[in-house]
Amino acid sequence: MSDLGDYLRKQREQRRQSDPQFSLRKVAQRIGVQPSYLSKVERGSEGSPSEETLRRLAEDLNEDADILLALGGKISTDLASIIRKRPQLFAELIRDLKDIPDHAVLRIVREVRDGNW
Amino acid sequence: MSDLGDYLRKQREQRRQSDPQFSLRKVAQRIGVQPSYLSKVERGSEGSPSEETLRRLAEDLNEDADILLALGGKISTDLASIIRKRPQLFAELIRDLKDIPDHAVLRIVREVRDGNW
DNA sequence: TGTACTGTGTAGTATATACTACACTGTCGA
DNA sequence: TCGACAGTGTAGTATATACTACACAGTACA
Repeated sequence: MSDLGDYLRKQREQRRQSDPQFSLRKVAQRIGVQPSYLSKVERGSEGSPSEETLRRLAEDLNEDADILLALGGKISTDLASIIRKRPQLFAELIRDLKDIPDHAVLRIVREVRDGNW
Repeated sequence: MSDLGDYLRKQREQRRQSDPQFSLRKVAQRIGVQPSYLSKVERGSEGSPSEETLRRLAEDLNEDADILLALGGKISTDLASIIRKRPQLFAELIRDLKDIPDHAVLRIVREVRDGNW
């Protein structure tokens, strides 16, 4: 029932196949939480961890922090703060992009990056 | 010290000049909070109200909800949920747009809206 | 067969969030 | 001068968030 939990467990188990340092307990210790807590998170019987904890998890599992945060129902505070600085502008843009397919959004990203503005 | 509070008080006082229904107590009653609470919010001696309350305030004061939410340190849940559906894509885009001037972002908005994709 | 792991269950906790309840003081028109 | 407003101060509270602490049972290997 927990997207985040399922995802985390899958990724950890996968890494574990080639490296025993990816047991639940070892990961928990490295990221600084109790094993019982991580266990519950992976099984979805706990709310989402904090942004800080999700970031440490992402780093340890070599995953994208934005994805883990999204699965945990959060948005990176750096993104949030960019949006909050120009709320109307970004609100408009994001709502307009809601149903635009990935490839079209990517084209925008590329053009912005190329500085065609 | 509170951007939100200052802004709210200013807008309310302004409306009040032409309409006595915009006393702090009247507004508080319409949006369903205690006057003492709204008083504290306006003076910044309280954390930000909930999204729901900010939306009711925005409607009552005829203000943009996204702006009030931003001043209150929040982001509309509908925006957040759009972003969470494609976290990497939007993360990339938003970070790239961080230092792009308003007019350039607006050009993107317009092009998206015109369907040039 | 014991000791070194594994994951999990239960209970409790500190801090933050988002308020309420109520009393108090000041102003202003009739 | 009093009744109806105005705004504010103090104290308390329910719920959520993000965990900890510790005990427990199962597996594996030496």
